[in-house]
Amino acid sequence: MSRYSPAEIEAKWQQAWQEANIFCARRDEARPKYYVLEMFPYPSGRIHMGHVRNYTMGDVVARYKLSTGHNVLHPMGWDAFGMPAENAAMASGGHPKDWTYANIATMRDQMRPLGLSIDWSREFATCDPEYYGQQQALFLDFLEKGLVYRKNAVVNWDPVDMTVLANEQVIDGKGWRSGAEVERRELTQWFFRISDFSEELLEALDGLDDWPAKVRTMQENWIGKSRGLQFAFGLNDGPDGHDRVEVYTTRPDTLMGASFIGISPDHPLARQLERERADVAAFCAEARKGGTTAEAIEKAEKLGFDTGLTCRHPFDTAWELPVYIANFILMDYGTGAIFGCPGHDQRDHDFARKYGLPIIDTFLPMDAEHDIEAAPYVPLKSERVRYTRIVAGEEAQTGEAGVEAAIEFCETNGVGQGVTKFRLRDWGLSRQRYWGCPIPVVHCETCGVVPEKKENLPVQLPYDEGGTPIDFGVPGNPLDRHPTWRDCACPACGAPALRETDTMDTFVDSSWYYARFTAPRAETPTDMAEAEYWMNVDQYIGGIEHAILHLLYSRFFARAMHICGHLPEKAIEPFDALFTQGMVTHEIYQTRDVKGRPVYHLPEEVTEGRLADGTEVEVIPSAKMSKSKKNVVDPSTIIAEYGADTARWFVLSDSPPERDVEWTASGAEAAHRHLARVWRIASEIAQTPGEADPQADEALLREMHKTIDEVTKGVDSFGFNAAIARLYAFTNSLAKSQAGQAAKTTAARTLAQLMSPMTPHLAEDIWSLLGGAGLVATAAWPKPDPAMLIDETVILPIQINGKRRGELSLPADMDKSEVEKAALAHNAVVKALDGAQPKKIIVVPGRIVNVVV
RNA sequence: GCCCGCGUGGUGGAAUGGUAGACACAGGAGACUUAAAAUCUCCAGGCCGAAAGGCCGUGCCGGUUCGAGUCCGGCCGCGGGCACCA
Repeated sequence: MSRYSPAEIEAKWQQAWQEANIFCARRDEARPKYYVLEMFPYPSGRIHMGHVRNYTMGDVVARYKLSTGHNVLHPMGWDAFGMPAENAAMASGGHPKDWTYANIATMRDQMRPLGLSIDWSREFATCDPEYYGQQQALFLDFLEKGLVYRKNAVVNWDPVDMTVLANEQVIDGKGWRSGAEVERRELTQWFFRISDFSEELLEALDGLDDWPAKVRTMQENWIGKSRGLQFAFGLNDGPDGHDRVEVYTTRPDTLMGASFIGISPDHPLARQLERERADVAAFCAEARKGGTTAEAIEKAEKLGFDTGLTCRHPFDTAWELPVYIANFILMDYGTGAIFGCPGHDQRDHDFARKYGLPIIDTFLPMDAEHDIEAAPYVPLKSERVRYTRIVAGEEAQTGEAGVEAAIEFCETNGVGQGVTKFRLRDWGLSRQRYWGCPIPVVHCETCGVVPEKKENLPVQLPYDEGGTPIDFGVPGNPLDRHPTWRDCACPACGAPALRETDTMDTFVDSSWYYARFTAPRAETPTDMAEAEYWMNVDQYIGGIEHAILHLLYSRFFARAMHICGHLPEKAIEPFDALFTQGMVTHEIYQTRDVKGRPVYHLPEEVTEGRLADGTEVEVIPSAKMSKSKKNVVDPSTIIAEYGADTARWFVLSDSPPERDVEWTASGAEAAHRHLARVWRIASEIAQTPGEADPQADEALLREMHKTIDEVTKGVDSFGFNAAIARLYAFTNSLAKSQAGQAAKTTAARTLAQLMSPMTPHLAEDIWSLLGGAGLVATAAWPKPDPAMLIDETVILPIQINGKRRGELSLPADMDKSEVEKAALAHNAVVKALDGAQPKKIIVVPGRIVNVVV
């Protein structure tokens, strides 16, 4: 073999690794463990470049840790339940299970040539009954501990498909598939009691030092802690059982500006009125229409209905406030009722103007005019204001201090109490879907909702309908209409009963898979000895798009699993370090059709900015890869053309890992050229005897040690692009070096080692070519010799008044005063001083000299 | 609206407060070759200059410092997250 041949060497070394079984992780108390995990993929059909980047980064970490003596756990699995499988079945008549497992096989076959250091013996898919059976066991344990419960909740309901839709699946208030107007329907659903952990989940964020600050902030906002006053307005002439309206406000300092009471259409008082009065019922029905998405809400008109009832203001019982039912008030935040303060809130101001309600100020700017009728006065945080009511004329701080003062004032006067609330709501996990983990409970006429017995787990999904394949073309949940699947015996009384047909949200599947990887074949959800050894995940890597839901759910699940004895206490924060990597993007080539609509083109259709027919093509840079935009680069094609090492090298080299990287054909070619060059250089060194040259040898080895130092730091801190830049530079030096064969061999072997986490196959080949012992994958990571990192002479820039005016080559250990002398003797300095004394000389050893004149 | 983050050559980007532009892409010049490919050598922020060298330069304005891409304040622009949240 005389040239770099990735196809040959990649197959060869993958086999060598497999035969040596070096990636199989076994508990070993003698070695420090290191658990590196990338967010596992959804088996959509084929892997994409984003996967390659994600898993390559994880692989760099895993291989590096392996060579620094760690016992590395680096598993892979499949997040395999979900709607795309059902949609594919609807579209093509197949079965979600077949579709999913076929995709897994395809993607595994695509992934293996990447040469990832994965322990494939731990692989599982969340749709394996062995996995979801354990998930059902977890569910039952959670149920026993009160961590999961059933309640009524308002959901997006698609009346044609007869299923609940996630918010993301509602487009312009219509079901994304059926196009039917989505209804807000109340259903009995299962919920995880995640909101009980609000405070804890919030506070524990502080300890996650190795998480991106951005992710912590996003979770903090999501949990949404707020401080406010909860109190009641007395209700005049309310229906039976209703003599007050509870309200929560974060702005008790505006209480004197109240001008109406608003309640949710789902508020108990509204419900009561609805039953009694047709006009209320009509309004509530109208108000409930439309989805719960942000988009739908944005567009919905703010509607109010005057009930004719009035409330008494707590500080002035003669002051009467009208009670409105309003469509913008949410039942599941606060108390489902508000007081409107048009003077200090834009939405309330709009509402007041629409319904002719009074607009009252409680405070005004310190020294500016403000027309409260024209616009509400919303002070900035901590702005000083002057009060116009209650304590008229007094100055006060708004913001946190103002709120606390108002709470105190109200409490002292017997009006309500200060409370802390969270935005985080309980996690509704019920889905009216087939392709998910069945919720393991049974509905019995006499016993009610009864948990399935653990020995009856897993409650398996039926594959067919009593011999005939399930028809996914029919709307609704196939489990609901299955002729026999629902029928079972009540686990409590033995009478005939019906199974729950809802399945779990797929986020449940991914909320504990990291724990399952520590003992994937255990007969219980986890094996505590294994979990104790392997947890936590030392480095978790994935996309920022999971910053909230997946990561928050996982944090909740780890806590819940600990409570149930399935994880040790140390694992309640399961991910010690988190890294969120950027996407792989690619240019889009776009033209327009006669109607001005965009038409997309494959890269091969475009030559020098034009199509074959001469049409000019617009190039849109850095776009997310998507099939419809025709800008997808298939990893398998790249691997076939250049080899896996080139793909790996490229996705790491061009951008910092947390940022997006643009895939370019020229960049990929350049990466490949470089790897071929490295191979060629190494092979020449092996074949070309050369005498030692003390000076050149020394210079090369010094640079080698500096490279070791910098690459190690780069790999340690996710500075892969910088590490790679250093490796390029070192390769250039090696190519030019006049050193002897021995020194060059040492340098090239070290280069192979330093490249091995990124380009493992090439590294093995060079390593063996140059007589390295064993596999480079398991060879000890090189250590820089501190003595070799310090140069004997350094080039010191000379600044005059902070501007570079020259440089001096001086011994590195030279005395500060000697350096000063040398600097003062420098031409430029002499010239600048012109005989005068310098005002100041700053010497930063080894870095710079600055002469102030 | 609220909360984050980011602005450096033609491009991706590098730079513990200490020589701005490492490394690479694209580009240019040359060597080798009948030619091409491959490979190798060199040039390359802007302006002035034959050169030596000088001046300017990290979105804009100011500040701190011997010294600012980096720290602080204000502005402009871009991107992301959240939001009828009371």
